[in-house]
Amino acid sequence: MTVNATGGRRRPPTIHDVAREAGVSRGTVSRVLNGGHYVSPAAQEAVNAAIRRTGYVVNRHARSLITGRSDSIGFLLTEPQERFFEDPNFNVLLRGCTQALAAHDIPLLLMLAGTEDERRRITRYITAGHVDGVLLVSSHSGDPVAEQLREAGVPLVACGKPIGLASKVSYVAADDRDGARDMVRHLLSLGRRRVGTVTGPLDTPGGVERLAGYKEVLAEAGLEFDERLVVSGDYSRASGEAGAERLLARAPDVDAVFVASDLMAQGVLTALHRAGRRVPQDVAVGGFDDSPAAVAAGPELTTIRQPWDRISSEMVRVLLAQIGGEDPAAVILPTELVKREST
Amino acid sequence: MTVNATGGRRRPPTIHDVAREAGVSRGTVSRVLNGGHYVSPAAQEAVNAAIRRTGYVVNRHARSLITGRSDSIGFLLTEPQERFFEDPNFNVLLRGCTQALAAHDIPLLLMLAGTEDERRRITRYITAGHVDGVLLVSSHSGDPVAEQLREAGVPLVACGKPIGLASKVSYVAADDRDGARDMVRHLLSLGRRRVGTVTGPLDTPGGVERLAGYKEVLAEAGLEFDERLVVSGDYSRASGEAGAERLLARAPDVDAVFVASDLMAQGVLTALHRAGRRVPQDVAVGGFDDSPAAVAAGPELTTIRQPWDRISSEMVRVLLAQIGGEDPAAVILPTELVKREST
DNA sequence: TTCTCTACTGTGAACGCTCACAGAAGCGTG
DNA sequence: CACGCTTCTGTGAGCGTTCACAGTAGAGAA
Repeated sequence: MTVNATGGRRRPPTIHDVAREAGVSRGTVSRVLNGGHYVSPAAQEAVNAAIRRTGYVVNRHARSLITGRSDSIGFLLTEPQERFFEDPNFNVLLRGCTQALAAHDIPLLLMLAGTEDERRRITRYITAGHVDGVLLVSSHSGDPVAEQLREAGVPLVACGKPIGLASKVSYVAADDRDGARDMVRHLLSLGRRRVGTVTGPLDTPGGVERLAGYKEVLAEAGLEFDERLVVSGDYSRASGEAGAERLLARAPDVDAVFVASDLMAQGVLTALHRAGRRVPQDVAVGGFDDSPAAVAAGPELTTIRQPWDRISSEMVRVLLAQIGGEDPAAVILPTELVKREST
Repeated sequence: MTVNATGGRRRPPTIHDVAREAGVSRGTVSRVLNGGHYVSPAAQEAVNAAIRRTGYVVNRHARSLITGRSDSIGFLLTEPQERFFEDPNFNVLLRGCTQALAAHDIPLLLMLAGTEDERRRITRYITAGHVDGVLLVSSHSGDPVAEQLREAGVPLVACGKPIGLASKVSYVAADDRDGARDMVRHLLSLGRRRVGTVTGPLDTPGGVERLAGYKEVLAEAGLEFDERLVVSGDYSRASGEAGAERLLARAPDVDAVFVASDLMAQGVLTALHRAGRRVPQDVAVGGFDDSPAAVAAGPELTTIRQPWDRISSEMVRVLLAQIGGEDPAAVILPTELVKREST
């Protein structure tokens, strides 16, 4: 009682204290703590009451020591960090994963590994078994971290298809190609025939797949592929602006643009505005992501909504399943066309 | 060797294995691990070699079980989450803290507690001793979490001055009042005399202090305080836009606005543009934060730079000191005026 | 009755580490 | 030579939990 004198905390109650308080053995308390199988209703109730009275909370370190599990999950971001700051999707994803895990009472360890040095340290930390699994967010493919973790046998779920090792690593992704098809079909349905595109980086699955969808629909509509209508960006607003300028210079008759991200689409709007083109009258613009940027812009963006809430919850579900011993799995989720003012 | 058959990991080496490999006892290995005091150079070297050979990594659960420390730190965000997404400062702060802690090899647990329910769960989790200390980010004052954690004796450092319990809780903050003074003096030095302000929420230290600095400089310049020139926002872009409209309605002769955040300043620029006022010719606009938003806007914003890199490293320093037994401390860091196009 | 089966409970023995303590070795000092 | 001091090393004990196992009691079947 007086141990608290120096402002330190009182020694927290242990499973022993609870057992004594409830008049049962450690084992019974432990069984109650872990699901309550093979425990009589009377004991169950006595233990629960004792837990309430003592304010007992299980010591996770002791538990982890013996189970070998840490009961925590890592959220690993191997992007260069500017991207993280600029892209609102990461935030949505992070929040979704935190919430999905909170439902299982599992804390999320955020790990930022932007530099090579940090990546090494964190890989070591993870492979040492300090998290049970990893949610990996890294849109670039040539990422060695995924491969290293896979080799070390760490349960892993990637966000987006990891180009190199899609068959070996679990992932959850939106159906980029189908989303792109929807958008381009929509633009064609408005009567546009000179549809350009600003792609994402072509070493990312999103960049590749969305471009593929674009090409497919043009072919399907019998339109000839014109490479002057294709420019690439890096998902940043600035690259969208630059891309649109290049597009206008190379194909001045462009009457619609499918932009592979909303952020880039904002840049495209800026460039079109400066060039005196009206949106959507002269040029229709379609984005991708349905990020907050989509409605912040001048004319609100028609865009493709990625189901980020479902992506995050699916990532967590697949990861927990994998930790539980199931095989890696791939989950592809449908996208949705959101029509607004820019088309 | 063949334990690996099912894809599981080989049993990782323990301190025992290292001891055997190095030809010393557990105790000696442990001493090397914890600073190497009272260890002969020969033993030191033998142990280090054995660690390299075996790939040994200390089992933190076992260590924590006995030391009572968890060797990890929580980054607790009690904001409603939209704020987190909208405000780039949080990202900078988060990154800075992660890096500062990485230097000590301490992982950061990100905890989002937007709802009352989540706050309860996380408070319980923290007070159960699963982190050694907490970096608290919550600009609103009436936050019960800080008080609860303080009472539980959890080392705690707040970002920004916690209004209610500044004397009891460590905090690190930029000198908001002085920054506001600098900005308003700058506006006056340009010859402006009808200087309005869009404040932050007045239940946040930033909101209060920046307004106080504004008032001080007006008084110091012998200008009468005109409450029509003062409107409040909530740091969001939308509230800046609305604030500027109210300001223009109530005081059409306004010739400068000190806006308590860059994000709100963006809204102010939008509203001024719509009202046909030129920036800076008709109305000079000063922001606060030097966030990416400052340079993204039409005319680049003159703003007050908060030293976020130093704020995060100081927060970590103060927290680690407090965990080490030192008393709570307050750190106030200077701000810097950044002149750009909007003034 | 006796035997088996199920439902439940208690008891060591770990898990991998740190800590306190005891002891050894080396060295200078009285 | 005995003594103390410092530096170094090994050894049990124990942190709080889970797990495997042994054991008890009661119900139903032979």
